[in-house]
Amino acid sequence: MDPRKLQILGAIVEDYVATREPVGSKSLLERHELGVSAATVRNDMSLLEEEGLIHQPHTSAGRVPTDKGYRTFVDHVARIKPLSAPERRAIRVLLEDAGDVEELLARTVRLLAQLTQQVAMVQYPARRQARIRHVELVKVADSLLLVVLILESGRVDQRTIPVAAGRPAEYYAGLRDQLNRAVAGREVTALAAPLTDYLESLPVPERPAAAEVSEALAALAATRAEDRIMMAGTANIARSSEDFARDVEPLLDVLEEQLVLLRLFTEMHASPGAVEVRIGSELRDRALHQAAVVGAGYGAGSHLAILGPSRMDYVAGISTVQAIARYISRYLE
Amino acid sequence: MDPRKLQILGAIVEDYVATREPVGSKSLLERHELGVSAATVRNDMSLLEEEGLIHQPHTSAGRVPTDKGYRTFVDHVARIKPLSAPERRAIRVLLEDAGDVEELLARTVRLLAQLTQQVAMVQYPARRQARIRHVELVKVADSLLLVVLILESGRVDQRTIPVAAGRPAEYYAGLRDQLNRAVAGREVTALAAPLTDYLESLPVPERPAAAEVSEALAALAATRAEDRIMMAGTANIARSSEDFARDVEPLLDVLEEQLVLLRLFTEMHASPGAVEVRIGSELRDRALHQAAVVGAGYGAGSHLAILGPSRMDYVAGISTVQAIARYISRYLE
DNA sequence: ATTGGCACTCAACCATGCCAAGTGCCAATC
DNA sequence: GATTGGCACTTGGCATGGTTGAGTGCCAAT
Repeated sequence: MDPRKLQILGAIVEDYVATREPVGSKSLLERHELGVSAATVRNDMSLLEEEGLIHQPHTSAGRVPTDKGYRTFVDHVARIKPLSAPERRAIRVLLEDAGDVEELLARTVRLLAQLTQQVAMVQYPARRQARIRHVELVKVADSLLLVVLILESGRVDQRTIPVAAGRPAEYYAGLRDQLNRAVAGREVTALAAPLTDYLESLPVPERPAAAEVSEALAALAATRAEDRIMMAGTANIARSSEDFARDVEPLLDVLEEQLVLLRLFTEMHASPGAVEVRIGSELRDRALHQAAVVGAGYGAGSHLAILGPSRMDYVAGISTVQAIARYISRYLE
Repeated sequence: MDPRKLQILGAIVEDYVATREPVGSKSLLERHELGVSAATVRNDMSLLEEEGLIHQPHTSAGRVPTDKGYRTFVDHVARIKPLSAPERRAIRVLLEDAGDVEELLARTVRLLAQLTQQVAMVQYPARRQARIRHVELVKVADSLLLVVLILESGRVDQRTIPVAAGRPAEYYAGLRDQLNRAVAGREVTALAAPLTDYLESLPVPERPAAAEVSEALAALAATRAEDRIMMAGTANIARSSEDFARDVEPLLDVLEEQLVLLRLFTEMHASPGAVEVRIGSELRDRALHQAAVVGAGYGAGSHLAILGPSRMDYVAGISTVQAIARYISRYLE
């Protein structure tokens, strides 16, 4: 495709993102050194419109990039630019004294929101192959049992399950010790065999009760925490000016629901640092029609992303998302 | 105060909440059987305005309740009305099969948002006097230790702390056993004595290392989880029509920050089921100038609340908040 | 292929006039 | 003394209409 047309497309995108107003041939020349006249720009604009990359809101108005236009911009025009020194410093400071993984994610998502001025989201880190450190059973009420699973990676998962009433606390203490002997040190993904072995080692009448708990344990081990999302910067939606914030409502609904976002994440590449951009209709959701998502994988198959109006600063967004994803991935090693 | 004036105030509030437009004497008569003429209503309105309960946006406009007007309405006019049968059923169904406390809160806050069509918030339940069930130490990296505290109530708290490098995993296994012997079964609020006893029982050279961990444990036991808030229905802010949603931004900021909300909760009565209403300037926050909060205590000193425009349906809000706070309190027994 | 010029289009803006809804006040009435 | 009907007055909102400026498409000239 004609490099000048790409250059003009880039200029249009840039101006439109900055001014939020349809950009015409004249004003384009005022801001960019294109080396050609307004008439030439008009001709090229005409062609870009034929190709569906830009669009005219009404006859005598300037041009606005279409989703396809943004896509072409992202794919063929945008170049990643390195973060500024203060930005890199902010990231480093952030990572230095984060204690908890939870704490680390909370800070990351807030930083990402602040740097990009968009809504930021971070998926909980996927559990790598991890061994079980300890299993704890807590009788919370007569027929309620809390099962706690502690992994060597430092993750703690818990679940409350209903159990048959009437068993003494000592019963669960014993069961806990037996379960620990059976599964401690095992991979979370390979619990089936040791658990059945353990059950079969019991006298038949004791099996159903132990099975109740060991099933819960297996389910807990299979839980995918990456089904949760941490979010920050929702207020930035409002900042994004009218047309995008027009119907904030469905947008906030989507953010609260998280379902759409999770589907989105599962559709994305998982390789750490690989940035992926989804624009407007590519998001396949009515409420996200005017939105765009810039996402990247991090750690072992988890994702983080920013969400903003399709009219967003893709260059800055992509650069920041990529940088943060890489830093976090390295840190999680 | 003249009962008819209160009645008129009530009618104004009701109409304004319903129509979102300043209400005049004539239109008031169309909707309410007041038994007097428009002129009389006008005279009373004049008096209500003198008292600062209602306000005229401009000379030839209808009247709008002031914060003080809402306050008087809430204190002297509004009557709690029992929830409808479907609403009560929804609450009961909700509580029946909630496993986790976390899960219970998540459902509660969502239900509250849905029933009232406002933003709903629930503070994490305060820890009653609770005994320690188990302490687990997990060496996550060479100089990082995860401390997990499991209470008999079923609560699980965790924290990662930096420790001196170079200690083998077995060291922490031994330390864990000793700590468990020292604190298991103790009240979380009374850990100081057993921990110092334990430290003093050690040979002097071993003390500093053990102190590192036992300090973290004490800090963890002192953590107040009620410093976290669960939220739902942020999208309802947008639904609340323009004037309130006008500057959604500072509002969303407040919601995300949570600090203002926590301060608010600490200022509120703690007795379960006691509803408290804060209107506009009473919230003492610039961003919440046009907002109102209906809150109630639940459980042991925790709170839940809804937040909406000061022009909200207080009767429904108060009734729902009170009902849910009571149900939850009873359930948590 | 590019450019300057020109006629045309159209949203945004402003001034104007009108209308509906609302008020305050006053004299009459219960 | 409280209530009421009537009336003159106020004012934001809306519809109307003219003007302006930014922008386009097209065409002939370079």
